Amino acid sequence: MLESAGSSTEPREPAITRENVTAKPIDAHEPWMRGLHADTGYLLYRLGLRSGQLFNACLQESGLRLRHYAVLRFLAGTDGAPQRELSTRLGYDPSAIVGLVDDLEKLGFAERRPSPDDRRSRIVVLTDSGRDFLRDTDEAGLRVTGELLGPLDPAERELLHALLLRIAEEGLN
Amino acid sequence: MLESAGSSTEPREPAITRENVTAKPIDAHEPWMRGLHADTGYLLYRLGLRSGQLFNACLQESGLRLRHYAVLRFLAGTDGAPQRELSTRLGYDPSAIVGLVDDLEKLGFAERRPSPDDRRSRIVVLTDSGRDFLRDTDEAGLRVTGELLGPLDPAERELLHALLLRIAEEGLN
DNA sequence: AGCAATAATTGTTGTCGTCAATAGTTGTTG
DNA sequence: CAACAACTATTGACGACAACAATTATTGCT
Repeated sequence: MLESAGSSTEPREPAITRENVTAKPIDAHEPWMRGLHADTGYLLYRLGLRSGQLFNACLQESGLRLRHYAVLRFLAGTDGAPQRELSTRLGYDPSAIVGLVDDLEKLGFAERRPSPDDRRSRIVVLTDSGRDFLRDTDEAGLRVTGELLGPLDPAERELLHALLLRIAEEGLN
Repeated sequence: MLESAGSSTEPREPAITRENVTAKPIDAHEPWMRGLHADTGYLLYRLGLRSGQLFNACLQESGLRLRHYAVLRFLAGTDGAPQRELSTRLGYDPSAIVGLVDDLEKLGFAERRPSPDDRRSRIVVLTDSGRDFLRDTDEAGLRVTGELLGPLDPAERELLHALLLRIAEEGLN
């Protein structure tokens, strides 16, 4: 577990199990459904929540949470970034980054290195161990995604991914 | 203390203005981007977050948050539901519903009525004022959605909406 | 009548997000 | 070149919130 500075014992499992995340099916013809999901934005919000829950459920056995994962994912594409960049790019508060990197460092997934240019900034790099972890959890991620995208066939999934990506390109964090 | 993630969700008076939510555009060709958004599930999560932020930014001037909105939206389709149903259907803890309905009642958007069948359950109904509010904010919602879905043309938006709806039908709270 | 189950509610606790403050470092400018 | 402004990482404090447990009132069962 990781509890960085908190140095505590039990992180108190968030009780997000597959069972209570996966809820009862929905009939789109019920009136309340029409009311709820009328708007694409709101729909996106709800589904994002659900996706996050599923992801977290997968991650929690490794003691990490989505934010850690986000940092790792980011690092995987940059080979080394100062914390400041993590903050702005991922949209987390600088003080949040500190704890996240602490945790990752404690698990050996990342490490801080002094910047050659600027002595106040510290560059976070992904370790081999971190890269392994990332590859392993990618499978879990795909499993989750498969679960989430259940009713869609491969072509539709591809389409959805493309659409979402287009939206994301337009200013995400 | 374990992190503390940034520029994000929905505290009472968040510094979530349209300005700092809408951030710098993203180039999908940058390597970190490929790392970050490789998975549809994760992508969905990030976009859901963003959508929630935008929604909250719109709602905050009325003193409500996304959860309140979800309750109102649900009520709009049911004309009266016991709090227990709100809890299970929306996926919120029963104790959370209490506060939410308290707020809505205080603003005159909803009210509790005794259930004729069961004296321990209280039925929450949308008031006319609440219905008005809902209609007003719907416009704002559409505006947000439009902003969010910027790069998509109408046909693509329709397509996205349909896809998301299909996913949502498959078990969403 | 007695007892398990349920609805709403309160209280508690741990976690999170935000802001303010600090220390060390850099760049700038008078 | 010395003073000052800006910036990086970090810590600490505070308010808000979500998850759980416990309480009260009511119902259904046997």
